[in-house]
Amino acid sequence: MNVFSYLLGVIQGEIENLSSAGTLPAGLDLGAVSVEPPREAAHGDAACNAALVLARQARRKPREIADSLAARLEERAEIRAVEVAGPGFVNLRLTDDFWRARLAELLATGAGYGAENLGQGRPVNVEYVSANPTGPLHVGHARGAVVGDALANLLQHMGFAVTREYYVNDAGAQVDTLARSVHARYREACGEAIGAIPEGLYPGDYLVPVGEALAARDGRRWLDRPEEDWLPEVRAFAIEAMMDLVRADLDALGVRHDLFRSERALVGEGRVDDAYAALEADGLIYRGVLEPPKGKRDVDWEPREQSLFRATAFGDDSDRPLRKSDGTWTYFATDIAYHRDKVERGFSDLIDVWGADHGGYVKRMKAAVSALSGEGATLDVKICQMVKLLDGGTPVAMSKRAGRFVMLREVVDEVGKDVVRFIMLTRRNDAPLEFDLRRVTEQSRDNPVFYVQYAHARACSALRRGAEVVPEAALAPAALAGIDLSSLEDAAELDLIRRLCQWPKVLAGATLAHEPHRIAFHLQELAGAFHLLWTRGKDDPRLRFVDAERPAKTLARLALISALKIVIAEGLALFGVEPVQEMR
RNA sequence: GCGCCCGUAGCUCAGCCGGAUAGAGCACUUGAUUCCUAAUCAAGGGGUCGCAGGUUCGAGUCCUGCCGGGCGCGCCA
Repeated sequence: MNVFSYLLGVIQGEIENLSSAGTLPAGLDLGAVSVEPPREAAHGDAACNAALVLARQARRKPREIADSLAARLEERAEIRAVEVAGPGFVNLRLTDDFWRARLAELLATGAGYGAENLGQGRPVNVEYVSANPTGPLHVGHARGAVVGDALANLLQHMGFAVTREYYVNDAGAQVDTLARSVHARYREACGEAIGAIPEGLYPGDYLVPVGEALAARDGRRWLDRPEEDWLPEVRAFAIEAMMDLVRADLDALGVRHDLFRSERALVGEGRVDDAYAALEADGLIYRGVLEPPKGKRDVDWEPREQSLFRATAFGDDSDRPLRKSDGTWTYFATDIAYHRDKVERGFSDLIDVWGADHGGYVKRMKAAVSALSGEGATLDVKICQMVKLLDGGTPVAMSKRAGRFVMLREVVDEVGKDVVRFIMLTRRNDAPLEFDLRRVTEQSRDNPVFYVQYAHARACSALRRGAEVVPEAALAPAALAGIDLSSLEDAAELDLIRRLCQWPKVLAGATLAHEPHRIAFHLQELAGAFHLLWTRGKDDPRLRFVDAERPAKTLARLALISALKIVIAEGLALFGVEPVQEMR
């Protein structure tokens, strides 16, 4: 049960009762009424704003409405106390039995607790990573990869039919540069002295084995031939090799995609022409000349008449060109075709996860999706801000000019995929992220991965100890769901139960807002409440989880621990992180 | 010059669809270890929510204008 949804239903029912009784006018719009856990514990278990948001419609003072509502709610068995507070909040306190019943419910449900069919099988397309196939992934890519993957997991968990996609930009000038770079390494592998890698080509060592592999496959046949002869072959070979690298990197991070969509294939299949024709048919393409960007010095600018997409009709700041002067498509044109492809495959909910450097591209892509779907599809773009890599507080030098990026693989090898994944989700996607290689492996309170994992490990430890006192079969969550929980009466125990019961609300909120980081924060709160309780057991033996003298109480406490373990494990699973059983 | 994102405690950051006395960790001070992992926990001080207006019962949250930082601005992707 989502306690807050349940209470909202109860309150809506009581408001309707008040309307029927004539206390309130009929036909009130209850859309703005909400029930939430209050920030202040002193305000009870749940707070409702109904009286405040209905006051205007009902032409009544908030406190009057609140008093009427409170009088009705007091009659309900599961509600221990109702108070009207502040400007007209209705604060509810639920009975301990109510909370204990929710704990039993959690245990009976097990791993799926909080999973609600919000999506009703609605298809959602999540596109993430989509790094150019010109080299291995670096740490910046990791953030988008993890955010996209976790978001996809979350949506899937909540009943959406998710497809995970990677757009392979294998059609532009960059892959031609890649091909030339590989050709240089190929000549090197064939025994030619190539000296320094020429300016403008990719100098990375990772292309050496690609050149060697090409030489091994094709021998010397591409050596003394003009570029136009070898470029397509070498390019195809190189792209395949780069995508193998990328897939290996993603695999190391535990990130997977359902579909890799090739830009080159999209062009080859004529899908870009189709998209262009469709926009043209809707009168959204015209010949025109763009204004040069103001204030940006650009000596090469010359006015040029070209085909423009009327993006301004859909909220963009400028109309956008679709063809380069050499007649080939712009990146935007092929991306329009790709998004049209998604819509035609039945998706009307599109999510793209991009790096911060693409922020200026959001409006035009949203405009394009509106245009090509007849306003029927929506695009949500999650922009991931920079990852600032530190080592013990000092920045790790990452110079784009020198081509010195820290590779995703190096970081995963050093701290492990679970640490990378969790840390990447401890910030909102649109806030910059500090990633300190030293700190994230420390075993201390300020390392959130450790803190949450330690809570899980402690829970496992107590359950192992518990099995020495009571039969192991009795510790299965389904069995614990049926026991007497009435000995859970300490404030810290009930506080932990309440926080566990917020899980369905957290999941639903994170899903609808497309914000997986909320889960990371909730897991840290749960871990905190649990560590507190654990330490209280040091002072007060009655709160110890395992007590051989009192098997019944032990069972009740282990039920609480088992529920915590279920929720933490579930949250970590959504993040693609393995919960640890022990830390030694 | 224009667009997007950000600005909350000394530092790193939460803050849900506009709700009550703005929260957490770190750092600092003090305290807790026979006993389920003290790898933890408790207490204390610390704020003009960048600035100024506006909207309303109520603004960190919405609107406008400034200030500061990041990203980007036709034939790169």
